[in-house]
Amino acid sequence: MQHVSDSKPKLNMSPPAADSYQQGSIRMTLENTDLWKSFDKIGTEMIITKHGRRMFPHCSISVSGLHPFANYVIMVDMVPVDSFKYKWKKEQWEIAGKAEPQPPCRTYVHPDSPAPGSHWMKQSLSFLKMKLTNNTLDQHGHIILHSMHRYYPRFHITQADSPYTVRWGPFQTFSFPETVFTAVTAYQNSKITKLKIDHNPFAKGFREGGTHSHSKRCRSNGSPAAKRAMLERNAPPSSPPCLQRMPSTSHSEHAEKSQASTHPSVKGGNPSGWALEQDPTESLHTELLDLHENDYSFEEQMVPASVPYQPYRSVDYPRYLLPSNDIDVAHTPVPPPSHPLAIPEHNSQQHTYYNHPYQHNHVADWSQYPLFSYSCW
DNA sequence: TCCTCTAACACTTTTGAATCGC
DNA sequence: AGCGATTCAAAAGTGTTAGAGG
Repeated sequence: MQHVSDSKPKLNMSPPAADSYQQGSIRMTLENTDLWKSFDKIGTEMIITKHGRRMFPHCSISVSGLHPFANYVIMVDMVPVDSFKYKWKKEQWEIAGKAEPQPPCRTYVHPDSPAPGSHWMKQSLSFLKMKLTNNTLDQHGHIILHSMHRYYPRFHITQADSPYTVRWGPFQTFSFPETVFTAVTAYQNSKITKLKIDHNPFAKGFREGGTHSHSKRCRSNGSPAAKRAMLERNAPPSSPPCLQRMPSTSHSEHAEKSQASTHPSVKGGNPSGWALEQDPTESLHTELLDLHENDYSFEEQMVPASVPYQPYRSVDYPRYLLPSNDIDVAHTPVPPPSHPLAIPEHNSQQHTYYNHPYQHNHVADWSQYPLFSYSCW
């Protein structure tokens, strides 16, 4: 748990009046960044199944800068990284054509929502129970994704006394470059399999390798990816799971590479294109050690939004606002672009905006990803 | 032939009810 | 009676695999 409240701008240190917690004071930090980065280096893959599969690594965040006594709702949705469909060919991801039409966009609301800011800030928030599915008819509220497409989770915080009052509230949105993943129905990259088995306790039943069922079912005509994974697991023990702080490139490099990732040429194991190009045969451990020199504090990535977050003013900000032109445009946060991670102007992954498409000028951008077509908690 | 998806599998971890002792 | 600790079975979740289907 990383508390960052000390480092936030010391604005309005007067008593907790209405505007004490104002613009840009909300800060979100991704937990398990080391793990995320180690997966991102290879090219994170997330299994999606008909009945829903949890993410691994799972989304876990910490938040600071909230008003302790105001209620907030925190939620996450998945956003396509680009408009391509991918395929795994010859040990690397390649573009396989245009993306399929977006499935129904769903939002996972953190089960603690709504809760006061003090609750959200006292410990990290886990979205462990969020599940991903490829079943467009899913009735369980899982996040629906297309396989072989790339997505990233997007976190939203808004003041609301109940999940039902969220719709018209001001949002702050956060995303993290290292959380981009490719949705798959079966693992393609054996490095991902190995990394997951090293970190995921549920996979221990398979890592032993010598179980009766495995020895019975091990056959030479399995899928290529499966055979690769099996060979690697039976190989001599490699480097231990790398749990030290993972290195990464600077944030500006991340931003540059996120731009590059939108280009249709994808080479190397990481479909996000953010990682440095490296020999795919090089061991993961080596890759991590090589990059450790560029270690940095992730907090530095979080740049306060350029647009003010609407402060805690329950009277001034009645809920259930109807679409109207009365909104003060000068104080109305702008909507995010369709792909926030590709923003080149500044390195912030934080956005502030109103969820209602009528309240800003970029209806097309935002309405592409409705936040509340479905919620679960 | 290749690629993608699904269900079944064996195993571990988590969860929650039941029991026990203080 | 109430509380906390322990035990144990069921449920949940995992990656791998074979086979079906496009």
